[in-house]
Amino acid sequence: MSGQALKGHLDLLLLAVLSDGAKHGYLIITELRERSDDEFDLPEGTVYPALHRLAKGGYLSSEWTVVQGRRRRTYRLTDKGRGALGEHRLAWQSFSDAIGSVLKGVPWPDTP
Amino acid sequence: MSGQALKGHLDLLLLAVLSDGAKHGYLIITELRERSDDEFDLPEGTVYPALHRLAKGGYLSSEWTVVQGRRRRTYRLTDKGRGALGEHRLAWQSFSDAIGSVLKGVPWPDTP
DNA sequence: GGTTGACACCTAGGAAAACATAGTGTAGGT
DNA sequence: ACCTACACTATGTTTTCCTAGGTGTCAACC
Repeated sequence: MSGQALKGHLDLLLLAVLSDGAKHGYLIITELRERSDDEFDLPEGTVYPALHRLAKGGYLSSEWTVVQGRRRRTYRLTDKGRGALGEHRLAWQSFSDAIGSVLKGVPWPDTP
Repeated sequence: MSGQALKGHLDLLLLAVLSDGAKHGYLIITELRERSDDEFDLPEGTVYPALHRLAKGGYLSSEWTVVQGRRRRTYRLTDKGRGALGEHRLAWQSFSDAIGSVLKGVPWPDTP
């Protein structure tokens, strides 16, 4: 799964993971990996800039905390972010359905 | 659906549309639009370069024809292209399922 | 006491894809 | 004469994701 695997749907994933409570970046990465059954094992260089971008856009709020000597930046969905999550999700459904429509009728190698 | 929505899945779509026979670029565009129920209304500047890229990579073969005074470049899946179609399709399924897994448990605004 | 590994963050830069834009030319209708 | 649909090409821009580094804490092990 190398190469750019996400292709524009990263925001959806990040917003989705944050929908059930505030989390810090590193935790977001591990949770994304677990919830996707290792399909999304994202490098930090992908996730951190994306979080910054979302925060800058007003979709997330962030605050610093220190837990056992380690500083963490904790992100939380804003109202705008929650709205965007819904929109992204609808867009994903349309997109996904459309791919399904195009793929429909394309035969698999073996199946008769 | 503005912004770049396709992001890496364009190849899958093009290969899929070509799976039932050779077609020229313009027809591919219209067929993609119809088969996706207007979801994928791709500009020429997106499709043509992608076709060239796929042809250059050996996934498609192309030949010029002239139909009623208009020259057409007709594309056809190669064996490599057909193989790639299968791979892209599997990758899409994994990807799509993984998104579904992450999205699972994220509540919709209204539904209880 | 030093090293390793998990934790936790950051940024600069590059590659590539998708798109915007503009151009070339034919055919057919009004 | 003009416009629309057809059909392809070339060039530039933007955005996104990733690579590849760097900083620092803590716990465990040797």
